[in-house]
Amino acid sequence: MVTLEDVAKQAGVSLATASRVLNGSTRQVGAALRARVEQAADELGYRANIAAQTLARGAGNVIGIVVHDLTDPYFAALADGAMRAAATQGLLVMVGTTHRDPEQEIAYVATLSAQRVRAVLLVGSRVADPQVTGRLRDELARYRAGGGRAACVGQDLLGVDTVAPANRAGAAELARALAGLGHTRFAVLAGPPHLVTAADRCAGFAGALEELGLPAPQIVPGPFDRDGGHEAARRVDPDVTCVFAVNDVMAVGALAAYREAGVRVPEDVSVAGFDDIVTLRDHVPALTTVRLPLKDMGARALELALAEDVAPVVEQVAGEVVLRESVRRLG
Amino acid sequence: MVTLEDVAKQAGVSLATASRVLNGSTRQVGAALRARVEQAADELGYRANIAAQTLARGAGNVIGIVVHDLTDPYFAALADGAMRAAATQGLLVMVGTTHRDPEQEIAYVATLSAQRVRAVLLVGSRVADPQVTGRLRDELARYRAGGGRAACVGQDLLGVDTVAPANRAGAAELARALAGLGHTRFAVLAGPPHLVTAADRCAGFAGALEELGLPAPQIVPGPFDRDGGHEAARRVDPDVTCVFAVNDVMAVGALAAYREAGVRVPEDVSVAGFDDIVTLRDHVPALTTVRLPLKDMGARALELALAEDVAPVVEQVAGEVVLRESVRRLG
DNA sequence: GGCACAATGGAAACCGCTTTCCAAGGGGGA
DNA sequence: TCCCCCTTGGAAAGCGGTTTCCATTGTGCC
Repeated sequence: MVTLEDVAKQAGVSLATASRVLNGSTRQVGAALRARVEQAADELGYRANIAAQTLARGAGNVIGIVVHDLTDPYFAALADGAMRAAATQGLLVMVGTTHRDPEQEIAYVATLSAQRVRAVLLVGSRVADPQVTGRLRDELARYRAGGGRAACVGQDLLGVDTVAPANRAGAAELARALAGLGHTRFAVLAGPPHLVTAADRCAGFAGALEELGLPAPQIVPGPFDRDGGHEAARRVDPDVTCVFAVNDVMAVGALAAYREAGVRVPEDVSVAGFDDIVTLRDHVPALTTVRLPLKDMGARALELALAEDVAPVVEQVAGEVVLRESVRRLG
Repeated sequence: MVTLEDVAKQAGVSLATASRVLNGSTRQVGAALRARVEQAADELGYRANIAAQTLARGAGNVIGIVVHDLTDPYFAALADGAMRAAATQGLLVMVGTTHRDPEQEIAYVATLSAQRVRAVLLVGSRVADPQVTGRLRDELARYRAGGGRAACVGQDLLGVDTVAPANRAGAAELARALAGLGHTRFAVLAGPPHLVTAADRCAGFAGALEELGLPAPQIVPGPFDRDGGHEAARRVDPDVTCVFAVNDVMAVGALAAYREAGVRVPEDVSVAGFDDIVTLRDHVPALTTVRLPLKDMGARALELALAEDVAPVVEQVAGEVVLRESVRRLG
C-alpha cells in the first residue's frame, strides 16, 4: 500500500509536510507545496493508515456498540440511533452482538478496549448476577482508567453514564391503564428473572396491581425474545383476561400463539407489550404498549459517552402508555 | 494505559519475551518467564493496543460490513449471519449504514480501507448508475491492491466475490406460481428503477408473465422500504387481482395500506413479496414470498471474502417460492 | 570431554504516522 | 537599515507493538 512517505517523496517534500497537508493539522502549509502534495496523493491513491494514525495520535475515531441481538428491532433501533449520532461526528462504529450471553459482553468490552475505541456503548439490560456485573464493571473501569469513555442504555449498575428507561414506572402506568379498562385477572410474560429490565417491568406491573388492591398476576417466565413470548403465552391460565409481555417482541410472539390457537385478541384476551418498536404498526391487532424513544435513547447514550462529564450522569427516560386495539374494555 | 513495556519491566524480561508470551508467537518461552509475564500482565491489567499490533503486523482483525439500513430485517439478517461467521474466526465487525445513499457506500469503503480492515462486505443492491458503480469499483480496486479482501451480496458488478440471489429467476417462478392460481391482472410495486435488485425482480416477473402470454403488469415505482410499499399500494389499478412487491418490507407496507383502506387480502387482492424475512411469520395474512437463506448468505459472503481465491467467485443463490395465505386461487 | 545443534532470551530495527523542536526566510516597526 | 517575531519547511523522536538477528545456554552424541 502506498504510504505517506511515498507521497512525500513523489511530491519532493518532507514527511512532516505531507502529513500536515493530508491529515489535518493546526499548522499551515504554503499553497505551492500543498498543491504538490495533494496531487501526489491523488496520483498514488494514498489512503492514510488509520492504525498508524491511531497509534500516533493516541486516540482513534471509532466507537464500539455492544448489543444483545441485532436482529431484534429494539436493538436495531437503538443501534441505529447511536450510529446516526456517531456518523455526524465522523465516528465509525464497531458492533458486537452478545446473543444474550453476558460473558460475551465482558469479552467485547475487553476487545473494544484493546482497540482503543473512543467510547463503548453497552446497550441492553443488565443481569442480576452481581458476580458477572462485577467483572463487567472491572473491565469497564480498566478501560476508562486508560481514558476510554463508556455509556449504557439500561440500568445504572455499571458506574457509567446511563440512559435509563423508566421500566418500573412505565409498567406501573400500563397496569393502571389496563386496570382502568376493567381487567382484574392478569398474567405477565415475565422474561428471564435474572434480566433486570424484565424483572423491573414485571415488578412495576405487579406493584401497581397490588396498590390497586387487585390480585397478583400470574407470572410466566421465559426467554426475552419472540419465541419466548410465543411459548409463554401458552402457559397462561385460562381465566386471565389481560396479558402483559415485558417487551414488544414477546408480545408479538404471544399474538402469534393466540392466533394459532384460535384465541381472539382482544375479544378473548387483551395483550400489551413494552417498547413500541417501529414494526408494531404492521401487526394486527395493533399492540398496546409503552413507548420508548429508542432512536433518541441510542443517540443520547452516545452523546453522554462522548461528553466531558466529571461524575457519571444518569438520565431517566419516561415511557408513554399507548393504548391500541390489542386491549379491550371489560364488561 | 499500561503498555507491554510496563509489563516487561515488572516481570523483569525483555519486550520481545513479553510480546511472545502475551500476544502469540511461534516462538517458545520458558515456563518460568512465561508465568512471570502472565502474572505481571494480570496484575497490571494489560490490554494489548490493537492499533499498534495492526500497524506492526500489517493486518488487523477487523472486518467491515456496509449495509443500506440496519433496521430493515433483511439487512439485519444478512449482517447477523456475517457477524456470526466473523465471530467464529475471532474477527470484529465494523458496520456502516449508508441509509441508501450510494455515495455513502463509496465513502465507507474508503474509510474501511483506511482502517486496513481485513475484508469488507458490501451488502445490498447496486445502483444502475455506471458512474457511481465505477467510482465504487475504483475504490474497491485500490483497497484490494493493498491486500484487502472484499465480497458483495447482490449483483456481480464490482469484480469481487459475490453472493448473488437469483432475483430474476425467483421472481419469474413466483409469477408462474401466481399465474397458476388464475391471476391475470398483476401489479408490481417495483421499487426505485435504478436499484438493480428491484429492477431485476420486476423484470423477471414481467418477463415470465409475457412468456405466459399474459398482459403486462402495472408497474408502480417507489421507495424500496416499508413506506414505499405502503404508498405504492394505493396507486394500484382497481382491476388488479394480484400485487407483487419486490421485497417483503414493501409487501408488509402494502398489507398495511390495504388493511387501512378496508381492502381484504387475499379476498379482494392477493399480495406477494420477496426475501422471506423472519418477521413475516407474525404478519397476517401470512405473506407469500420467495425465500432467500439470508443468514447463510451473509455468512457465505464473509467466507468468500476471506478465502484465498484467484479470480472472483460468483455464487448464485436460488430463491424458493413459498405460497402462503396472502394469495388466493382465482375463480 | 568436546562439538554441533536446538531452544530460549534480548537488542534493535521497523510498521506508518504525528508532533515537537529547530532552522531559515520574510515582513513590519522603529 | 536593523532587529524581532511570525511563518513555514524539515529532521527526528516517539506511539506500542512485532520480528529479525544475535548471543547464550542447555542438550544429545560420538
